[in-house]
Amino acid sequence: MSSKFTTAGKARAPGNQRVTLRTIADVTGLSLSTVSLSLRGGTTLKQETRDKVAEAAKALGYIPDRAGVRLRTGKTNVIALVLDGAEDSIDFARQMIQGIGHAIKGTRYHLTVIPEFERHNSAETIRYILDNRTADGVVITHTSPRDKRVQMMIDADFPFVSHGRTEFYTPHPYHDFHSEAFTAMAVERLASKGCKRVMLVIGDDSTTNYHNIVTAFHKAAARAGIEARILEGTKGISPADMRKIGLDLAADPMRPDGIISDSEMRTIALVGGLQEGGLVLGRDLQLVYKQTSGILPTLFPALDSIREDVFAAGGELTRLLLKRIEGADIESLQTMAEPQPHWRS
Amino acid sequence: MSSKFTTAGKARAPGNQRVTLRTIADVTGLSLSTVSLSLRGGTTLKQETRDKVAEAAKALGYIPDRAGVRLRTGKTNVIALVLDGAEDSIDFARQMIQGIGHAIKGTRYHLTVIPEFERHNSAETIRYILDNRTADGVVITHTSPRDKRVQMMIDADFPFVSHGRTEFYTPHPYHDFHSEAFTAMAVERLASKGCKRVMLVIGDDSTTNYHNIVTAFHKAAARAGIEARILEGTKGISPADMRKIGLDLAADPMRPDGIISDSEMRTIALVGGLQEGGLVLGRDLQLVYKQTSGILPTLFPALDSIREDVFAAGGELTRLLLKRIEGADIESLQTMAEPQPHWRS
DNA sequence: ATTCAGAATTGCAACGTTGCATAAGTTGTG
DNA sequence: CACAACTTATGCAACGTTGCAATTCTGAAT
Repeated sequence: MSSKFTTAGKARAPGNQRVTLRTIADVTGLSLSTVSLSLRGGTTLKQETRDKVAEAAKALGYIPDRAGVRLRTGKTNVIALVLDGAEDSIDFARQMIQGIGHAIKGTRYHLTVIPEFERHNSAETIRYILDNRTADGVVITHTSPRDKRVQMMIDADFPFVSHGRTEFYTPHPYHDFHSEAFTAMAVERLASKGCKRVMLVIGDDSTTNYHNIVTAFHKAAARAGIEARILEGTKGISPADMRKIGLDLAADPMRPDGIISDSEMRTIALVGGLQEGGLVLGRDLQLVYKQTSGILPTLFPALDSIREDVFAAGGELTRLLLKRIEGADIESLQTMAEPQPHWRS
Repeated sequence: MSSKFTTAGKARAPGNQRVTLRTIADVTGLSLSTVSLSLRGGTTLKQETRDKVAEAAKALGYIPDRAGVRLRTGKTNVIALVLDGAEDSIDFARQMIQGIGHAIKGTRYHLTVIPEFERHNSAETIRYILDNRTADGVVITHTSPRDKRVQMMIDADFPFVSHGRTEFYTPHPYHDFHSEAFTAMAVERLASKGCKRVMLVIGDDSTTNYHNIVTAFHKAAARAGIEARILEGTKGISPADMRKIGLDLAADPMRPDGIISDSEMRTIALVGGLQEGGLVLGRDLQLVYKQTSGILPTLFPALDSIREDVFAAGGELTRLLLKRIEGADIESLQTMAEPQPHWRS
């Protein structure tokens, strides 16, 4: 069990120089090149040599210098997450980051996060990443049908993966929540509860997601034979205004008997208003919402929801991206996440 | 207005090599060293030379190579955020990241985020950062009185800043929410509303924050002449159980007439239970909670709260850390954030 | 013209790594 | 014993940057 390289025990003793390939070369009596080659799994080396190097590296606690590798190879071993400022989906950022973090655990990759403060700057952000060689690949979220960022990275042939599909002709890696399935499920659920007039509450009309949901909504409503209505103008609406809408709805005799909400933030505000208006959800009005955080189930334990697992999405996006960086075939890097219904009662 | 270096117009034209110091040297006819020196503001250079270099660099769109700089100087130009997995404070991660992101905007720093999945691994995380030279400095949150991570970084003389104070003898940079002021404000508010029996609902007892609040709570209650009680055992409690507690309290004739809650997640669950139990907050029971996200004010517009601005905290932590990295005197790098009360009606 | 001080610029080495071309070492063959 | 044909190991250059020691230039004083 004991190592041949006894100095190694105190590998990180104070005053010690950093352990580099040079150190290992000196200790083993091999050349720098050999050590480097060996550590990278050079098959032309004698097994004995490889073992010797591996042992010394381990004993000395060798960790490849990122700057050295990066300078020489151009590989940053970093992936970048462009963090959208949207707050619709509560806890989205944290879960996404955790998901990515979990997926890169044990790899040589680090995660750098680039917050986006204003959506219209998105091109700038990508340009920065491209110009500065910040990362080997990028994860973007809240993708739109003809997303500028996607276009830029396709043009630059730069590895990326989007959370959300696009309408570009050139294929690219993506992972997306199956919004159409979500919508169909929600409509069917409401229909099965006897709803006749269903309203869809949906926000950011710039995302692909929006279009998918709206289309699927009309289709599903027609199929179920119920009246479909969309609450317009909720893009960037304040919670207070959303609450007001709920309050007004509660007082409206012509109000819908079923609601589908795809944003947690808006759901909270809307339900707040509805309840303040005296409605009892599940009795006076049915509602299905898209759930991503643990908060809403706590808050509204009796409400139906359909879950999107953002943590899992982060993991999947990362796996796709890493494969893309390694040069995998793009057609194989497009996956969907199935909605998970949680019906109450 | 037009540049002397007309080739520069298409700086990023396809096929062009990356612009390095060498490129600028060739274009200006100066030596590599001179260009490097000039760009770093070498004062021994003729003004004319400096202008020439600056102009060329700009025209060519020169961006220093991070790997080159890092290899040569050891500076990573990265700061790392260790992201605690706690969910008590809704939207904490996102706001913290945005705050840091905003503060490093325009600097050469990048932000890498290292999610922590289990609190007891915190030493490993820090060791990793130290061993891998991941960053020039670290931001940690959810600090405890004798935080292992703090101890490690002090020992290694590694730049860091903590969100939260510690009890170490050796001073270190921190920025902290003034929990004592928060608690005192909350108690006084409840007292002024006529409360006689106040209960404190508080979670993670490993943080310094916890101790500060508990101590301040007893002190403030004594001063106000009211009965103080602490709800024990809520560390890591599930929202469902917390809700149950609220429900039970509602039915308890001996229940407190005022509640202070320092966690948004627990506030939501607790209030849910209290309301389900038929209580009307503000009438049957007073409550003050610590607010960090925009969600609770939407949800409970009538409830008193005291706000901690996490975005601002992220910014402040970053400023302190950067100063620390630049070698500022530590005593000057300890700041507090004042609570912002939002009393309703 | 020569010397000299100071101003301005430059060459060199190094940071840690990898890829390629080359050099040794080893066996087998005629 | 020479030579081919492997197998195994190494030297060198380069990635882009910076710090230092050394060089060249300038102009004034002798």
